[in-house]
Amino acid sequence: MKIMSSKRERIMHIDLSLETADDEVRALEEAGDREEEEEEKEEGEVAISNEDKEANKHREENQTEEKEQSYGKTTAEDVIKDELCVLQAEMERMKEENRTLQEAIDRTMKDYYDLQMKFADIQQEDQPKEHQVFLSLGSQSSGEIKQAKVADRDSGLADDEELCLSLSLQTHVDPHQRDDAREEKGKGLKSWAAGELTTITSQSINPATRKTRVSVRARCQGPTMNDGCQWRKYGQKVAKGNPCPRAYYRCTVAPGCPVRKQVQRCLEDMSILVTTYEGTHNHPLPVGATAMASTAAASANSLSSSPLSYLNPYLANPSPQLSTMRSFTSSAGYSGIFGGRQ
DNA sequence: CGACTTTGACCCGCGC
DNA sequence: GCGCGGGTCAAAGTCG
Repeated sequence: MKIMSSKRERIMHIDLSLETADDEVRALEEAGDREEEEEEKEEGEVAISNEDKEANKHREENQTEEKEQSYGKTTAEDVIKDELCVLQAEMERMKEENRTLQEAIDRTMKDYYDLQMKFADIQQEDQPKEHQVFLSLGSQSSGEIKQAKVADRDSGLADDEELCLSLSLQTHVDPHQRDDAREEKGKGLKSWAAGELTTITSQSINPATRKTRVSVRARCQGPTMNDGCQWRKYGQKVAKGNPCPRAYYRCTVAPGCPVRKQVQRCLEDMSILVTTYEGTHNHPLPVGATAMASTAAASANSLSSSPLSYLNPYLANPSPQLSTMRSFTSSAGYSGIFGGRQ
């Protein structure tokens, strides 16, 4: 969970600085003991570690203060006691801040679970609109646009013609709201919070070969986006017109699974990863991948009944358990699918 | 040691 | 037939 980790990092940082403060106190005590005996060696002894710039800064300040005090003929012990008091007060302040942050995290987590439970309730009550509720989850972070277009130009489509179907799922996240969501709400929706653009740009299903192709565009920093499935790279080519190499992956979740995917960076925007899936899985999808497939299937289901089997035939007759699972994977699963590094 | 990645070679379809 | 480009194979290397 990104939000958690960011908060944790913050806390860890604070903890580190506390340790530094501890070291500082110890260093000052040691320095104080020796100060009367060997004032000239003091500078070398105080400098213990240079890793923490802030600690160094403090040390330098302390050294300067100590020098000034020795010049001012005041007793070193009094100075050290004052310093200790200041540092202890600082420590207390930081501990207090740490506690406040911890409480904020607890509140955030509680809100998150409450929302998740409410969402599951809503979904159970309103089964037919499942896909709509599913998609609206993303709008917790911001507004979003859902578009579904059917390129069914001619109802009298010949059998040997390739059925074409185009749909687009886009998320648009307001940067300000995104920050708010990350810092205050902590929804745990990694992908939404990170403002990752995800678009299913096209699907094509060939009835003759039963081969399906789905192209997904997603903003992703990693070499490939984590979609819940296990893939094995079997080739890489530099395609004409795009200097970015195209990588070829094969699904290794089940032996003999015919599904392949091509991954290539978008020429216009290198941060966008274009992933093209081809074929149909011959096995149940892992939870993370199920969420993605169900999203596409739910969108496709409102357009036509046949594409349900696209990506995974096991979604054609989703069990109640799977349906329930979707409501949960919608938050956790998506982070698995479109999450960056993940 | 097995799973995975890398990378050059090979195959195949397509246009000229 | 030839060249080109896209897709796949498979040996070698890497990693945990």
